Amino acid sequence: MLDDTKRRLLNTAGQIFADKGFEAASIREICQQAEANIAAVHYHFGDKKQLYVATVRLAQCAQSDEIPFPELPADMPAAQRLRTFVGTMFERMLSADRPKWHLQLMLRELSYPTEACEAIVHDYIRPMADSLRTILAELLPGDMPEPERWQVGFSIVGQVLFYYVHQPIIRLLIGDEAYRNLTVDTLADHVTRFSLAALGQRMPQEVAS
Amino acid sequence: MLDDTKRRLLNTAGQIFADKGFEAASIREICQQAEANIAAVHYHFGDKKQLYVATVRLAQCAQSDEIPFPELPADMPAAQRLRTFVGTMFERMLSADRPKWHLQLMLRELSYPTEACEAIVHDYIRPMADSLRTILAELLPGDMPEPERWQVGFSIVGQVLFYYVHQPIIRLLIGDEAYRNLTVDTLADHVTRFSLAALGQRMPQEVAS
Amino acid sequence: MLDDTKRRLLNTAGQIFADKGFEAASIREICQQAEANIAAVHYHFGDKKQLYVATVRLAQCAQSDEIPFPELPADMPAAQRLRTFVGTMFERMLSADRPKWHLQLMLRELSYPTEACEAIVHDYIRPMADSLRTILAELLPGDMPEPERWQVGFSIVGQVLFYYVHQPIIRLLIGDEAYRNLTVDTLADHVTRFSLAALGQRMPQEVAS
Amino acid sequence: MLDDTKRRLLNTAGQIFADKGFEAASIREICQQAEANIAAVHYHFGDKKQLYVATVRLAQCAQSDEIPFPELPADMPAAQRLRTFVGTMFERMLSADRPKWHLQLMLRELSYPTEACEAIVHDYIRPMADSLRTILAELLPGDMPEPERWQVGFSIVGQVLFYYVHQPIIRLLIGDEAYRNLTVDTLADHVTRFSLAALGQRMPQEVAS
DNA sequence: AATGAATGAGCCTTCATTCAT
DNA sequence: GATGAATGAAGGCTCATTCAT
Repeated sequence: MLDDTKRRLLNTAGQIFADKGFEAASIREICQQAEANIAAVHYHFGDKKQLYVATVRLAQCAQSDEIPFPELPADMPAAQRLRTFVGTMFERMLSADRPKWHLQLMLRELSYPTEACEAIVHDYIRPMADSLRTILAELLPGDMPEPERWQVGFSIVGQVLFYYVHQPIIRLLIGDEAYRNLTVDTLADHVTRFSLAALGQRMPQEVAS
Repeated sequence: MLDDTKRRLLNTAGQIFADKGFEAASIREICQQAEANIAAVHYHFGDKKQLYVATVRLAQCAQSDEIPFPELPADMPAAQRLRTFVGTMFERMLSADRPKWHLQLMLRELSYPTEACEAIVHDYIRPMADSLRTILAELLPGDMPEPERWQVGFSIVGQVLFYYVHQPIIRLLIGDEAYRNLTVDTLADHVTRFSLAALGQRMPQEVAS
Repeated sequence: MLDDTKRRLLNTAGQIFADKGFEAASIREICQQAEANIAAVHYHFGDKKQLYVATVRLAQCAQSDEIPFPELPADMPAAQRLRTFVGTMFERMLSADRPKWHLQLMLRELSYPTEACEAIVHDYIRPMADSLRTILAELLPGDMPEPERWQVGFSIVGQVLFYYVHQPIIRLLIGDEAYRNLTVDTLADHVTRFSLAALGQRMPQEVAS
Repeated sequence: MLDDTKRRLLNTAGQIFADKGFEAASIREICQQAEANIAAVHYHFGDKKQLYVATVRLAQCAQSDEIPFPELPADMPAAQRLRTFVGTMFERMLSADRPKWHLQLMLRELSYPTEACEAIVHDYIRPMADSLRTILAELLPGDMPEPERWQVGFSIVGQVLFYYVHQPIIRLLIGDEAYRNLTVDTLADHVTRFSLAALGQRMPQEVAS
């Protein structure tokens, strides 16, 4: 019962924060849509800011829980692990059957960071980065200096995120119909193939769906 | 004299809008910082929204004017033209000797578009896209279907924009010192080499500065 | 305690609205005079307009409650009932021992109607009109057509209202001293006698107080 | 040319003032509708208030000029002169073929007087009152005291004004169709006949239209 | 534990007005 | 003689927050 209000508040707030940003969202609107009292936010969270941080934390947890990063067994070829990695990212970003605000809110935080950003980087981004770097360790020459290794990682992740962050542009550029044809697999295949080729590797045949 | 207020207002507003977004920016703050009267905004622009649109338009024009896209002569090898293209993008993004808010505001608009977005895409993005696609036409097999050509373009642009949009993450991941070492040329070289390799091309030696 | 603010707000607002009209009255002034917070108006009433409507409604209720129309028994001579009717109207208009803004506001609304007008006509004017028409039914020939019956009613009511609506002119025309001599009874007697004479009736002697 | 702006300003302002009242009317709106500069009002009239006074004065003059009070020859029977007097009042009030704001503004001023009111009473009302009192002098017993003479006058004028001031109520009470049937002549006949009867006089046959 | 009442600061906007040209 | 630019005060309203219960 009691938790219910709090959870409803969190979900509604998350959605609205993700949609409009921190400043443009209003506690009134959140409470109204969550069918909670105006004072409930301050009672449960103390503050608008603290409510915001809570939603970010929730988004972060849910994001990790619902589409957990698949185990990438060490004996799987690196190329295939990269494909899985990229595919999971797209899955998280574009899969429509979950509340979209989780990732939306996190990416907003990553572009225009508040104090909640560091936690995300530490708990969510850093593990992903490590995972990617482990994969790349097998694909890159051993003597490549650190900064360049990072840049290769950024080149891969940058390709993926572009499809999320700049959805509006893409839609306007290629048209709505073409946009709808972009499936998770198509995109994951493209990015993986592109990146592997850049690293002098071939796309593993059996993965290409 | 007279135009001065309007221009001061535009520049200050642009800066603040770029920094905080439309909602979080307040007319009061803008006017105060621009040393203008509160009513001046409504006199010159009619509206907070219209002021915002005006700043976006200004950003867009200034952006194009100050670092114009270099002529890319048809007889220049495509690989080199790509390097120039990527270099110009990084230049526009990271060069410190101009007001930073121009691009900042445009990219904010592109991530969280309002009505001003379409104009940007039409006047600014579309020409860049055309330019890139012309270059790619020489680097890609002639029978590659349209959607894939777009994806290659997105893969290149995505790499570049990542360094701007997700600056905060990069800083947190690699540390401030390493971040400072990332120069325009380093990055442009990397992205170009990565992309050319992905397309089965070599980096033109004489271009790497 | 709690209701107190709302009531204080209503009374103060009513007074000021009656005095200056809707547009010229300012929420700030109302709140200041009612010793309430500016936001209280929007909390309790939602809107300046809605506050206005609420005051009109209050005026209307209070007006009817405090000086209720006297029972006019069917066996009382029509002439005497007319005298009572006219007397009550004057009483309501000129009696000084109640908040004057009730009628003032209603008449303002009736001269320059907003959306609140219809309610007044329905709940306040119409019953009075019916009452008067019942009286006239006995004083007028049975075959007099409807429009003319209305006009007779308007002739009576018009005489009464003139003393309220055009107080300023009357004062200027006859002087302040003569104005002060106009009592409720004097006026009611005159209007009743004038109207009865117009209808070929005599003033009932025993009524003239 | 020059006068043109001033005149346009006066007419537009008069219309708007009459419609909304002094406070609710805005200089901006007036200037815009009069196609004049915002500063024109202050240039030509100095002040919003002074502009208002000017419109009132204009209304007053125009009102007298356009439907001048007919000469009431001393040898015309008093009853007929009364009919003419009442008819002229109705004419001025209801005749549709002239700018309606003249009377509208004056009556607004008379109900809710500002400083412009006294002038109206002095220049416009007082002569009318004198005219009416001259007529009544012949119809009333010579020994009737002053206050009562005034009251008879008010009874007549009150009947007439009721149809103007409380148009909205009348419309709501008797319906739009019945309202449209109320012509100047019908009303003037009724009021005159009613009042004459009240004074023990007959309606002059040849006047009843 | 939870909420309706109340607060004051701030929002964007519009006002009548003045100034410099 | 006439006007576009600029001003400060005030407008209605919404904000996040706190209080008293």
